[in-house]
Amino acid sequence: MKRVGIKDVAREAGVSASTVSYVLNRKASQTISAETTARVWETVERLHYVPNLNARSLSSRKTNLIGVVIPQTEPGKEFMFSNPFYGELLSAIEYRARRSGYHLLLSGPEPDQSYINIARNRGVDGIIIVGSYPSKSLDELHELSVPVVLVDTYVKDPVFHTIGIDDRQGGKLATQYLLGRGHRKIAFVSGPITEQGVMLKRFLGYVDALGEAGIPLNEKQLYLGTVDFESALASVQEMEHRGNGETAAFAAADILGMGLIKGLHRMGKAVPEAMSVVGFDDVNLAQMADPSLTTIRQDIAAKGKIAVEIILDVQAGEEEKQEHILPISLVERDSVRML
Amino acid sequence: MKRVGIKDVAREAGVSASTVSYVLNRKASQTISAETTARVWETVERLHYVPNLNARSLSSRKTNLIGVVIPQTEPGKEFMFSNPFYGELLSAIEYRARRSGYHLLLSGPEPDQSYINIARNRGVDGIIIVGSYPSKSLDELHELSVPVVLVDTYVKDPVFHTIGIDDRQGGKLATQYLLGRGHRKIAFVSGPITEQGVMLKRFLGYVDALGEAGIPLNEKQLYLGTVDFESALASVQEMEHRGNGETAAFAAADILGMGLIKGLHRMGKAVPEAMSVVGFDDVNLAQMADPSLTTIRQDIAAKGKIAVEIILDVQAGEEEKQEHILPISLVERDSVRML
DNA sequence: TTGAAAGCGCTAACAG
DNA sequence: CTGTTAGCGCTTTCAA
Repeated sequence: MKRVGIKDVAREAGVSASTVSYVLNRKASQTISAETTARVWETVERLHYVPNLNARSLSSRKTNLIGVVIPQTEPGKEFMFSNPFYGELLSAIEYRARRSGYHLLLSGPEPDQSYINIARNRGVDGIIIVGSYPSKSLDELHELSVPVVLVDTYVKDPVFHTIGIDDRQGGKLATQYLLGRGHRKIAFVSGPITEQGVMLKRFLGYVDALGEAGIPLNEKQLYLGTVDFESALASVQEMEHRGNGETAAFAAADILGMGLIKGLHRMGKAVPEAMSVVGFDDVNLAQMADPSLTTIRQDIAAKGKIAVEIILDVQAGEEEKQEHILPISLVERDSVRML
Repeated sequence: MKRVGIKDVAREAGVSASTVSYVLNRKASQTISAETTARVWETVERLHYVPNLNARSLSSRKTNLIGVVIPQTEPGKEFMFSNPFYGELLSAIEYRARRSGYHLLLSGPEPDQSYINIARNRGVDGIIIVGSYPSKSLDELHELSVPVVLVDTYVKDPVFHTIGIDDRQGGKLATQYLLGRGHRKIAFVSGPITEQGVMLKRFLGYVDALGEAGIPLNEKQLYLGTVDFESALASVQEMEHRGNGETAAFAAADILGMGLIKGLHRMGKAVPEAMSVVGFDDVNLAQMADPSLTTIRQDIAAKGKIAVEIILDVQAGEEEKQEHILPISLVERDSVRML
């Protein structure tokens, strides 16, 4: 029952603790005789020795831990995954990390005590931050000496690594597609637009497309809520209320697109007959919708994978700051009709 | 840039390191003068001291870390959340844990090296295991001295805590509901049925209801795949192929129900007109479906919350093994029609 | 090629 | 009420 430690192994194998440590960590600089090595390994196996990573990190200052911060849709809301995008991203991160012997320390952002502490506290080897946050809290991360990877945010920073997509182009693509199908009154449905967030860019893409088509931006056609299903449901009510007569909507996240479809349906309006909808992200859900959702596809799995790999690169000694812009594309499904 | 440690605080405050430690951890047994306490706190703030939790756990043998193991739908598949149920559960766990100062160590099950190691390695204070696993790998956990909470599995064990629902009753409820609506040929669509898993119980509930209604179980009406959307899509094909003429289906997970709806729709068959569907879990998705899914509701958030609280209880000295069976109910929506 | 010894940063008896 | 003294389990110079 008592935990077996490196000393137990050492005693059993008739060597010193440091020798055991050496064979366990096999460095180029240290050489141990084949015979000793074999004997130590044999003992390790026999005793089912598992190193205590806490102790290890204490002395080696390396934890094999990656901190992941996922945003909450709304402050105080307990549900981290109201947008399935995060679940998919987290999966990808976990998978890649595990394959390299890293574990994930998961945390929602703490409202009061900023998440920098989880990093300092636990001494993670890297941090992946998803979404955009007040840049003040990001500033604190500068004091840290671990790599920070920002996913889906537009903060400009000389040291933080970033991964994203061309959200503006995506927004444009989506809107142009609708325009190309003859739609002129196009609603824009999104979560809050913040300075560094992706929603702003997607919105600008929408504006770009409209502008190029010579259509003036109608402020009344903007529906800004939160990024979750219920919010989109409410947007449908609001549309009805405002009575702009939109024939299409660009939902800046698939989950919002889902909400629109459902909300419209409840009012007896079918998609795409009564209104066309284009989403954004291509989460799994998009194919499940009925009608399935035409959307801007991004490679979520790649995002997660690269985030982890950046951290591994830095651990391996790479110095350079990395900036990745992943490709996007429009996938046509059944939620848009030709006007 | 250099990390400030407890000694720095001690020196600055003109006290010893242990005194600092005492004020930081304020135990009932230890008393420190108000004046010293104030001075130490002031110094802590001024120096932005953040304790190193690694070091702390090393000496206190408490990590404030909870290990969470989430199953993968299919071995080798990288996507942990093909079933949104897990995302919702994880959210709830994280939320509850954070509120008590615990962090989550997330891990998919390692195929080779069993997940017991992540526990031993990192010295987590408790482990939450979701889903059912070969009981051999669970056995290893007995060697651990930390509390283990099993969620959604039917292994009988004298020490592991468990949280679940009455899956059999749920299966029966769902099937009876269909029966009550005049359906006689009812398909059962689920993931793999394993000895300790929830699917078996849900299946037995289905069998119970059929039996009580005097309807013989038709093996041809069983569609067993994996618990994900694609699998349900395939089940629809298979139904068509087998030609049993089912008028309803009990999907043992909402995500499967979603797949059925979509698959049927693709064949030009509408739900509930051509076929009725009842799901299980009442994940968020169930309301998003079109038609929205009639399903067996369980309180996912409560499951996660209780899982964490069991661990907290044990930490607080509670000895007793806990077994929780949470209530379920049927929620009527739009995916079933009266025959 | 190996071992002794000095920590990593913190906690926890035990004295005083 | 506070400081001294040992560690927690491991890594890593430095010598041998």
